[in-house]
Amino acid sequence: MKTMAQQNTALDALDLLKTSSLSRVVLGEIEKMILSGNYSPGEKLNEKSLADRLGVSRGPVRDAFQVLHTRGLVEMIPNRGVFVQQVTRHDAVAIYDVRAGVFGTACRLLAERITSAQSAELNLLLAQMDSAGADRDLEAYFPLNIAFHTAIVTGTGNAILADTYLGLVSRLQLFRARGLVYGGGFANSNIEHRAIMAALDARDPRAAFEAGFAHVQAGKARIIKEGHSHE
Amino acid sequence: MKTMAQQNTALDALDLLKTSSLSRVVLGEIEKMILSGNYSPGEKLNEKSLADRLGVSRGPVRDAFQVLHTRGLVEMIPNRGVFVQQVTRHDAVAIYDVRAGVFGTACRLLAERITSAQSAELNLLLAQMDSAGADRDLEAYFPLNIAFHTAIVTGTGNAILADTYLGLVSRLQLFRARGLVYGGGFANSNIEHRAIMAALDARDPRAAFEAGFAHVQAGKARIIKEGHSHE
DNA sequence: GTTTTGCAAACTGTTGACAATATGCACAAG
DNA sequence: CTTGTGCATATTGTCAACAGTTTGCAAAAC
Repeated sequence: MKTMAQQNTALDALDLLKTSSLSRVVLGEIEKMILSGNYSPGEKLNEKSLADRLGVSRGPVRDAFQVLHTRGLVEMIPNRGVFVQQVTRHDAVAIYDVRAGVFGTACRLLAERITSAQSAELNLLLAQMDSAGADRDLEAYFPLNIAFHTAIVTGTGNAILADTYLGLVSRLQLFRARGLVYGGGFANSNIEHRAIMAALDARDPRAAFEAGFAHVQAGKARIIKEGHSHE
Repeated sequence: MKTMAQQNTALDALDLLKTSSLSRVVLGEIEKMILSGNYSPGEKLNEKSLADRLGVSRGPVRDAFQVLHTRGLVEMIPNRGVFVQQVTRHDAVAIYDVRAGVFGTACRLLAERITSAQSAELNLLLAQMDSAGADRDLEAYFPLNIAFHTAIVTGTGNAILADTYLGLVSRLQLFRARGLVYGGGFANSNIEHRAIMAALDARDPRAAFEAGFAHVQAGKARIIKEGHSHE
């Protein structure tokens, strides 16, 4: 943990030189806190407290708030302050619908230009997910699943597509039943992944879109179902 | 011009109460300047000049810059300043690809829930566009075209989808050959619109997606072609 | 006992000032 | 004449203080 922190310090130093401005560092720090669940949805973020905690002035914190608001992670109420955005089930469904279209598009684009190296990378991830699934090892499955999706959207070479997709995913992370989102039915998930992979390897854009779109829609259906069952 | 300024003052006052914070007003003002072409791509935005020009301090201007950067309208270089984002043809193509997926998704969602009132509204816009097209009246066609697309994405009731789409469109507006983007081939455009409309009225989600997707892709193909012809 | 009014504390919004960095020009060295 | 160095200027990044608004509590009125 210590060594990782030191590594991060070194990386942060480089990052600080590249993007400069405390604001960016502060932004990343606050974003990390929000997405890792340090703050609950609806909780207020106090400017001064955060500034003191991060050892900076209120200025950079306010800058970060503006960005987080634009990204939909916090809500800003005039003269009241900023609050961690609450994502209702209804909101989550809306996000899933957009995400389905964007992810499907990513699959479609990647199918047109996929390299053998990319294919190999994705197939490796699939194998690892199968292994984690067989062991019922959710801790291992989770990051692999994210890596698979991220590899597809970044693999398109379309940075705007990737940013759009990742922005939607981070919003989704605010959804209250955080564990539930990916919790159930991850056995089916990898079957869908394989369908995507098949379309990608076949270089079939239309099939790739359908597979990617259906995969996200299946995730959406899952949270709707889970929600109704115990709420 | 004077009277319009006074009207805006009244509106701005209300807006200022609703969203408070000079930052929001300043943001809107700067965004308007950029999108209306007051600044050329790559041009530098000086903090102090803008602040003086808008009669505020540098703080709100900096806030606005952060938001504009997140929205992809400006580029921020550390200790150098902010510049109007340059959108190359390559970038524009990338945006079009994402936009196609998002707009197609909007059509798909709207097809599932379209009301007769919405259908009537869209059909009216189509008729007006036909009329403008027959008169070769680009000035009239332009806003109608935007209204048609906007009505579709907002008609879905999915605010995140609408925001995502509109964000992509505003980025596209930075594309240098501003006039060219919509200039040529708007005769075909309305034919494609009718195809979308038919799918919407038929409540056929899949066909609606395809029609919406194809429409944007056709726009993309147009700028690629026009680009190569004289560059 | 309940509701309303008024005050005090806390917080946000804005501003102006200070420190650090980059830019451009003049001048000197080769 | 060209290239490199150093200083003056301008601009950005950061901070601390001031002004305005909201919130919560307490006291008074009903």
